[in-house]
Amino acid sequence: MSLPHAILTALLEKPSSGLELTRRFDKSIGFFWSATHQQIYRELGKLEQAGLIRALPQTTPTRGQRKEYEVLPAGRAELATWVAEPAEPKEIRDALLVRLRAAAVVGTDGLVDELRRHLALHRTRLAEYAEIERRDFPAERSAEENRLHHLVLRGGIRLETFWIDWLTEVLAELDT
Amino acid sequence: MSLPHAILTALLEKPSSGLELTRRFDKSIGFFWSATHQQIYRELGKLEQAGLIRALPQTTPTRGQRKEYEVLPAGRAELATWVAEPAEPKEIRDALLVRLRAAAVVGTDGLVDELRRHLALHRTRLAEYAEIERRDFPAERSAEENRLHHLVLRGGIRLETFWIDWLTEVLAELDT
DNA sequence: GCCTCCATGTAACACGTTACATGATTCG
DNA sequence: CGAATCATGTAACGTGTTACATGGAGGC
Repeated sequence: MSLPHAILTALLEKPSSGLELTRRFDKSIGFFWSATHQQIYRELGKLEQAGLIRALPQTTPTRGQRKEYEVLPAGRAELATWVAEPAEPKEIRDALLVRLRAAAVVGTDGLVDELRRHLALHRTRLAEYAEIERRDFPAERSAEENRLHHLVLRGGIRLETFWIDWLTEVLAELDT
Repeated sequence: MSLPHAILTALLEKPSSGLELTRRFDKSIGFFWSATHQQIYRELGKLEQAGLIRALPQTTPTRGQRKEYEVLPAGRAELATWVAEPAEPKEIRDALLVRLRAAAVVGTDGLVDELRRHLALHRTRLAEYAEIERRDFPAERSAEENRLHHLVLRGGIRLETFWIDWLTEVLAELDT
């Protein structure tokens, strides 16, 4: 149940319409929980139904018209509850690891190129994160909110670093 | 489309019934692509329909009776194709990162305990992997198949290490 | 006979993905 | 006016999750 809570978070940061949310997702929260506009509209509908958000009155409600939402107190409370709620870390679920297992049975033909391609993609992504870090979190200490945002970004950086290290290890071993 | 291919891999390693597959998933491939028995039965049905696997003739087909499957040549070919197929690495999608972003807005109440709990879980999981590594991959070099299995396990180890490192960083920073 | 376990399966739902439809606005 | 773009939405499908149903085999 992360998507509705990701949306609540984004709406608390700034009330928005569905399409705006989609755009903002693409360059911030979406790095860690992506969503298409269809998913977002669907969830906005449910959240409104549930009384956690509401459409701002001044925005016209007809089709094709912007409809801006804001979070209601019940929504903020729900989000605060969710943040502290125990939840098991989800299992690893990655196609590349499965593919390597499969290659152990049917052979590694064509796999090395694919691994190299992934390695390049992860390096690019890591460079993007590093750029964001340099731009948004330059100096020593900052406000509480910024520190948390920085830690999330650090998570992304460490995760991409993991992929790069592992893929490098695999490629080195397969070359032997 | 990883589940059918994970099943093909497991069946190539050893023809099995649905429940056997479920059990084997729980302690090998399932570390990287978990599946419940319902998913597995559903996929076995589709794979049989598609002519990629077949039920072994000697196993009785009535309800409540074991039904053992083996991979047909078409299935092996499909798996070999899939291994080399280009596929984008899936986006990061992790609730804990989202929760940290949410905490930046609604506060970190109760979050630290949850982070500590996750840290402990990842340490346990890492210890399990380390144990498997010690048991199954002790010596110098081994057969091609074993090397690949070892690399997959190394991936799991590195990934758990990533979580431990990042959670440690977050907890240190939140304590400040 | 009854209970438990093994084994296969059905049903319903939640979530994510893809393709497409429709209305409003802007700009040439 | 026509085309492109902004914005919201419908529909259909694939995959994953949860709860439950059915049948066979072995032990008390």
